[in-house]
Amino acid sequence: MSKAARTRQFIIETAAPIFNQKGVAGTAISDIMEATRLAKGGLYGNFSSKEEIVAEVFDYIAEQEKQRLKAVTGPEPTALRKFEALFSYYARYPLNRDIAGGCPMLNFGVEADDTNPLLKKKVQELVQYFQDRIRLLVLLGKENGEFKKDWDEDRFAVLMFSMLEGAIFVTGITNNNRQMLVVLDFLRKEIKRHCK
Amino acid sequence: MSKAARTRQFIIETAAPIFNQKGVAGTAISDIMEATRLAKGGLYGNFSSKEEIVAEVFDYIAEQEKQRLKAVTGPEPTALRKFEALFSYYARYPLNRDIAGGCPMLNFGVEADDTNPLLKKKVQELVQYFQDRIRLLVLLGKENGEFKKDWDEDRFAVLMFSMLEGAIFVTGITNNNRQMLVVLDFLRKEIKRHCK
DNA sequence: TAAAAAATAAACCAATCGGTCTGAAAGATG
DNA sequence: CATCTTTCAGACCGATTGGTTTATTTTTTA
Repeated sequence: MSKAARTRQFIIETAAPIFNQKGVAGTAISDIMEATRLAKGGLYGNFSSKEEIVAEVFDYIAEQEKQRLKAVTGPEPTALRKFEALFSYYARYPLNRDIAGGCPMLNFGVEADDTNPLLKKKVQELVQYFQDRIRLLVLLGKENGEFKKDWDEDRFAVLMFSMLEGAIFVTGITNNNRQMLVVLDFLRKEIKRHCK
Repeated sequence: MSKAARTRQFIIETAAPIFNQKGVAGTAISDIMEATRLAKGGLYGNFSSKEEIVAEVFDYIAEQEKQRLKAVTGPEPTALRKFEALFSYYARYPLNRDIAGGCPMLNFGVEADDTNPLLKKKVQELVQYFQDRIRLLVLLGKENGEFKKDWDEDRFAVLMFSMLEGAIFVTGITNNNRQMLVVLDFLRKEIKRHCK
């Protein structure tokens, strides 16, 4: 890996929490300069524009999110255990996050909604990825006999995702996770209703 | 009402959809000047800072939201009918909104989360107001015999609010309301489970 | 209707913005 | 280690930013 490639990655990783907390419009190039201790030449020598930094930062964050999801659910032997691992993870959200600033789908998605079509599409793809993971967990459980065969995995994925994002939003606004715990409890019961 | 008061209100109402769509950091004073066709003197003669405009705009939006909620549920004779009116409203979200840009709680809340404590508090209060309205609907239905006495109105308010915000988020990102309809259907069923 | 008061336009300010370009410093090569 | 190449620093650019002040216009008052 060349020096430039290492610097490029360092910039992306350093900028990620800043963009996630302050937003794209609220983060200036000078903020990145400060955090990285690089001058403009260093930033623009690696990226052609602020917009390119944002896109690369989001890709990096998205990959982190995916790896995190895998790490949380992967080792568990059953679908039910995987769900439970996921709920344990969300019970401590956002304190246990790798990248500060809460949920990047919410942060980047809400900001990009009316202003940045490219970024909006990236967020959409990450949302889709998450919903697919939920759906696959239900399918896994149906296949190995944990869940009833008539459980609608599409609907559950939509519901669970909506509930979690809504609860993440309220958690951020209120600075406490009480409502997240209510939502997680409800999800546990909902899953139980579909267990054999 | 004085000329200045009329201008002040005009500025607030004109700026509301702009801030709701582009965000606070993404909206410049020059954007407001353009939309209102006023010069800076007109803006700063009425407000001491951009921040004051934002706060007043959010207060205005919050009041609109409250009035809308009242208008949607008010005329209905039963709690069940009130819920159904609300669901019909959300089924067409955000096409039927008075102020463009989607849900202001999401938009302003996500942006203010790490950056603007005063605005964050205002969002929190609006969230609280909405959850209280949901809670009161459940209570109303329990009082007049529509719903079972053991239905936990606190939990339902949390769940319903989270689901709606999550679904609003996904609706915005995907530009379609399919998932909102799934969520609404689920909420209808959930309410039915608690009907006498 | 004229004069006073209020409201807004426009000029001004310093700072910051994203981006460009030249040159110095650092890294890579043999 | 000297030389060449790459990488980044820092000066520069025009535009824009939020805010201030003076000038002009509009509204209000009697």
